[in-house]
Amino acid sequence: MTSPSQLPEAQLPDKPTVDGLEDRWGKVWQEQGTYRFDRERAVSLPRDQVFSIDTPPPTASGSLHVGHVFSYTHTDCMARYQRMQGREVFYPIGWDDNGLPTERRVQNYYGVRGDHAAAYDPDFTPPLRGAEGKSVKAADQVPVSRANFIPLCEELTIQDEEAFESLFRRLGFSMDWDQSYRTIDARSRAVAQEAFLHNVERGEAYQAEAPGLWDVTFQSAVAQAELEARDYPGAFHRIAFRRADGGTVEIETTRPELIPAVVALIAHPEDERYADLFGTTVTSPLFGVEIPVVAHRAAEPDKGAGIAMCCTFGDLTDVVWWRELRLPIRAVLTRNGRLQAETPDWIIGGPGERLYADELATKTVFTAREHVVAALRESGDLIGEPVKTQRKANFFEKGDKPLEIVTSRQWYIRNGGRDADLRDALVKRGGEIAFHPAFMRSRYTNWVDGLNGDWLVSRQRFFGVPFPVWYPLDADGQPDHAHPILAPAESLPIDPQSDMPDGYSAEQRGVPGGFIGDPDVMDTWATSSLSPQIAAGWPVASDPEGRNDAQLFDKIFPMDLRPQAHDIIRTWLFATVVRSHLEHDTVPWTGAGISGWILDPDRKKMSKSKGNAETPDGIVEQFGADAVRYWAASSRLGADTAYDTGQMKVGRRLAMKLLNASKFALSFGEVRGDGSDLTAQVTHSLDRAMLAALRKVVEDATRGFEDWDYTRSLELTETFFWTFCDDYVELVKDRAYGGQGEEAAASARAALRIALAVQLRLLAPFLPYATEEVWSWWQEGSVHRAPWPTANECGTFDSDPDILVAVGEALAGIRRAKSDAKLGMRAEVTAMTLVGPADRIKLIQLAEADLRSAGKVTGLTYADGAEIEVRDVTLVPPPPRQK
RNA sequence: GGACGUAUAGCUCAGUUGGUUAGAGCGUUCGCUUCACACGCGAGAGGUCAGGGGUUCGAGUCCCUUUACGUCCA
Repeated sequence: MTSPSQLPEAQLPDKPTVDGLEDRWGKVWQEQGTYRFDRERAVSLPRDQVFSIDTPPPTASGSLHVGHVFSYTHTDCMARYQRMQGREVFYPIGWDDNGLPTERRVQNYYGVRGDHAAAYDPDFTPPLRGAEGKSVKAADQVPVSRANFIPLCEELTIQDEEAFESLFRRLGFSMDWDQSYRTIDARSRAVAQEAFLHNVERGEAYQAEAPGLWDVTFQSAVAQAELEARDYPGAFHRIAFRRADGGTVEIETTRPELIPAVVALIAHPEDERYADLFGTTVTSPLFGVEIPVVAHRAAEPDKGAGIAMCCTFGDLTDVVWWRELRLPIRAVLTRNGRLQAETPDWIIGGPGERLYADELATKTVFTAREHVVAALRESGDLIGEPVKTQRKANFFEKGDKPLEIVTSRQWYIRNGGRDADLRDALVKRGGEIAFHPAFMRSRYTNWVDGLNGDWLVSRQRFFGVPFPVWYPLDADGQPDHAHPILAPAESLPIDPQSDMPDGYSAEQRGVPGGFIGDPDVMDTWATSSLSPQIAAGWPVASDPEGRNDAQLFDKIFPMDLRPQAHDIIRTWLFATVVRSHLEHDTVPWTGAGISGWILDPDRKKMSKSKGNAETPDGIVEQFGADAVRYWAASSRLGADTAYDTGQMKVGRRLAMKLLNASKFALSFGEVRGDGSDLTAQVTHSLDRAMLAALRKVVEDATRGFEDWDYTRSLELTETFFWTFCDDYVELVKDRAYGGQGEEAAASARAALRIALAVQLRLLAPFLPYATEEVWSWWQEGSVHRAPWPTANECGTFDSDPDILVAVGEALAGIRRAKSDAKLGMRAEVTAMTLVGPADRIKLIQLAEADLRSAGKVTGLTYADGAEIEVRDVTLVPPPPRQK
């Protein structure tokens, strides 16, 4: 920093404005690499002098949500503070571009749909480009091969990510853009695949053929973490099964279409109504299939008839019964949500054979239900009419049809859902992370404790990281899943659909005795749970982009801060803890800063799908980046916050005030020296009192940041700043102009500069643009690289901050008198009595000349009293102003 | 049903280990072209701290309980 003594006259604009600062300073920061991460410095510093942040990579598919602006601002404020504290800040950003959101956006943007059955077309051009806004109906989407689909995903994500980067830069987020990554890039794929191979080798990843939740729209398996229970309309149908003795037993079901899949009737073991039926068999209506009646404690006696039909599979309870009672599988539902085309074996030859073949085969669940109900009505097995009801059904969080349960082969990673020891270990890991706010830890613990299965990581989708696995084909061309062929780590990333396993030739793909690639891709969290490893240089065998950096990884991992919102604690945060625990036997980060949600004015969560989300571009345009940041930074971690443009206006006003007040404080003429030279010139009691008060603000604001309570820092600084403007600056104005002689003027000018330089740095994390603008008027370099202010910069005077408080009270009394008289502040006070306790009066007298000039007081007497009070005021209205 | 959180001025929120008369901003009312700022300045009005009980010399704050709302999990 160049000494201000060489730049005595600040370069001040005529009419400062906050508009346009984003363009000007954004460019400078980019050109000068203001926020560049210095890798060499980081590895040479002790660990506590490095601050590393694992920003969860956002999905760039679609327009950015204000919620992102919100939590990213929180992170940025903390990053900026750490940087000013001299710590080397590792603050990368990535894009989570693989996965369903991108696929869906590509479908709508280009009017295509990925189809495993479609053939590759080398000359393919998509039917649309940029069908923004409206979604293209599934029926109008052109089916294309995976090989044609993926390049469109690549193309569009890159385009989207550029738009996002521009917005993030505009908001002043101080990431190092040179550290950016994409979860679909070669390094990310290699990291995801290698970590997965390690999981397989250690037995933490396995495949299993099991009934699982399935989305028929997306045609993919769905994990527990992606479930959402929603109300769904249905109807109870009372249906008669025939007993062996010729009588009937009636059950109630919302899914009569699954009667062909019934495997048992189940009642509670203590339900006396059915005690005599346990151990007997009944036959199903329409189909005449003989099934057992069995007891299980999960049957609910007060629900419906108290006896339920168990089908394979209608819901998760069916799966429990099927597993625990060792019932057979009679599946009729297929992966596309329709009943299977072939008539099932157990129905062939029975009374329902024709019904199935003619009315149910290939029908959707909905149609099949209508046909079954019609048949039941005709046969007399439907008792009464169906009764409408609302039931809770499991949905894929991104889907709009209830999930079905189908049996499929999937990959899983152990997450404690089936292993108490692992679960306990992961709960313990949660205890090693400092959650901010701390109560957010219970979300983590609750989730881990409530897991009921391992993490399903395979998805039957397109745009994702493939499993680095092939399977040998036997003589019949059937894959041998028990003996997967794992890709060598040195070869990653690979795509088993186009790459070949060692020892096989291309011609052997898909033929008996040959091999086949695993067709699935990983769950997007299977990659994004590795963001610390991807970003921080975790060395992988193949090092596809040359971004291995073992030295750096050792230095900054576990990282210091994981910022995110509370809704993804159970998913993203937990998945990341799982991977780090399994791979490194440690937590991925030592701190988690959990932001709340943005609520709309009706206190509902803002989301794009509900159509109530504001676009960040619009609000930045309207209020300015500093103003939007101010709104976000006014909310504490963990607090859900209303979207409030009022608060943005306040932020804009603060930024504006900062420009104007700074211009004024710097405008009083020459100031000599800097640092301690400057402090030495501060001789006046009032100036010393102001700096003593500021000293306390510095201490408290610093503590706020150290406690992750940036909001408190902002509030303290802001409050001081307004007092500084309204009282202090008003009081010293005349003196700074020279009204009380040169030494008194120098004291005020020096104090103003010191206070300004300190306050600008205190505000820099929140208002990066306005503070940088002002800093540039008389300082060199960026305020964002200037050291965080220390208490001692405010001088070490033995001065009473109460002087400013007491004089402020006296000034307020004078103002009140003028206001009560409905006069302007220019009115002269020809006589007044200042009443107060002797010790307060004494303090005020130390700055009496300043009080007189600020209050235009020409006649002043003192009197003793309990409170500071202005009495017996004689006012002279100001003369009309001469132009 | 379980877990967590929230409840303070018309609105949005502070309120630290319990300690004078509960604060701020917005909004509102009144006034002011004051040589940085009208995107401004000054002043005022506005509160049964959700209800009830308890601990204490003293409770917005600690304990119990009820209610309402939110989120997550069953």
